[in-house]
Amino acid sequence: MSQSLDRALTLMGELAKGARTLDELSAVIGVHKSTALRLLRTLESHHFVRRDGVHHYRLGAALFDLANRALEERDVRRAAENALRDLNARLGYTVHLASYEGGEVIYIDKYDSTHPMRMYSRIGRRAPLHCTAVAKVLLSDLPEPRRREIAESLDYPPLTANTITTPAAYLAELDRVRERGYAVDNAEHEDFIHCIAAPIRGARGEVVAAVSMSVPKVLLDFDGLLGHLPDLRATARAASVECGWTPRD
Amino acid sequence: MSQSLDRALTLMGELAKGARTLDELSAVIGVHKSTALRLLRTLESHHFVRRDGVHHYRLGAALFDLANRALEERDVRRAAENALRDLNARLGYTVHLASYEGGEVIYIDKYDSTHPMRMYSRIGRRAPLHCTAVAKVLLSDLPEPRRREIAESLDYPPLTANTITTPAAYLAELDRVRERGYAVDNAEHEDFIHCIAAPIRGARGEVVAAVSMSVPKVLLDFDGLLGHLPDLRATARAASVECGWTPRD
DNA sequence: AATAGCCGTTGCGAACTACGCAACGTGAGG
DNA sequence: CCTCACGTTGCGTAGTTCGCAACGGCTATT
Repeated sequence: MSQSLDRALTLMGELAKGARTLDELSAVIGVHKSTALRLLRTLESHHFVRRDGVHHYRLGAALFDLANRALEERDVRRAAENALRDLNARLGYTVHLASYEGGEVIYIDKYDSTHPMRMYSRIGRRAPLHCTAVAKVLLSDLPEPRRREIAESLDYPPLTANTITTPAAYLAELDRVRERGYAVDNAEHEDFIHCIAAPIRGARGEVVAAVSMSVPKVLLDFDGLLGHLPDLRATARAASVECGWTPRD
Repeated sequence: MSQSLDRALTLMGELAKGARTLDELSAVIGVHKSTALRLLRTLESHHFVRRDGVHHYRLGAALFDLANRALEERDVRRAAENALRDLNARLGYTVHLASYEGGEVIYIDKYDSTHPMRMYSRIGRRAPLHCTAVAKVLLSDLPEPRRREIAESLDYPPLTANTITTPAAYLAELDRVRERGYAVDNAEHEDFIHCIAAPIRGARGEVVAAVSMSVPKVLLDFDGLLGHLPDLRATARAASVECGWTPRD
């Protein structure tokens, strides 16, 4: 649609991987150096890119600024903050906050494990829909036709032996999640990690986000993990209240 | 330099303030709706922007992803993580990590205060150079001509009664910081907050970042704050070791 | 010390991209 | 049922952006 913008955005994607030189960057988007230079200059003037030494370009401060400003704007994030921090401090495991938007599930906050062994994750990352507990929680609240539509459009790459690989199985799983009020990922995404998640609800009872707790299997077996469900659900409930949800009798 | 890119970046800046409609956005950059639409579509295809309902645009996941990926890439950040988290957990005050790059001081990490009263800050934000402890620490390590050049180019807006307002005073302050090995901001930036900062050094002894601790004056008087200096400096030293610095004799 | 090679930078003319216009489609509200 | 508001589309033109080629600064090499 807009060629130069498209190229510039691609450049930023490349720069996210690390510092690059002008030649490398122009090669990536397949244009002459001078063209890449012009784009980089514009990006630089907005602080989206900065020069690192003479020969390298890196992502700049504006990007961090924008991203964090936008993240802060999310009411859920602020509302859930205390409950999540508390859970993390109490149990010491990695806690994530995720939300569903524009067909994707993205992590919007995280509290790292205090244990030496941790899972790798990142705010802003997109979570795979078929094998994460947060995605199950978020999708389980969508209306049935939409759920079916999504379930049938997924690819179901089998990431571990436990990964769900068919739309039918996934839809059944979503029903289970909806009924139980929580979701699990029993090493469906990564072999050594399992995970439980619960919904955070807004004023009208709709699911606005999902909290999850991820634990390496070596630290806690599956039953042990499920033992923390009451605590996780209490956390989700506390966050829900902050989001305007009112417990019904 | 590149008109359409320039416009698109401006749009993103606007969107950081909150969701906007197409008309609002086209007005901001002074173009026809159709033009703004094309830009937004391109941004959307890269996930930098997403539609919120039918009538609103918001910043998208790619932005968060890029920003956090780039932040993680910073070795200092990862290296200093444990030491900073520890200091924050032990004292409970807000801890910041900042670095100097491209003529600016930006916050690259923070650990929020556990006290109910906190200062407002944000990762990615640019810190004013003349009135923050982190900036003083970072600038104090630059070679003398560069320091002078910067000191003379600043504006020195007086944000509080204590703000330094002249190049001469600022240069003298930098000398003091360099000599002492730490910097203070005695309510020079915000009336109710004071702050101490110390340098984190790399393998060659150069200052690679600055740690600071910010405390509301109502919680601790200035002498009390200075009492935490040994702790802050120990933290900075631990982080420096992680960055490859070796304590001399 | 001289030279070659690498990388970023600049000015220019040509071509294509992206612009504004105007008309259409859709949904909400009166 | 009509009107209004907003997003969307196709099109011709003009202005922006592109690639080229030459320049200049820097480093490494012999």
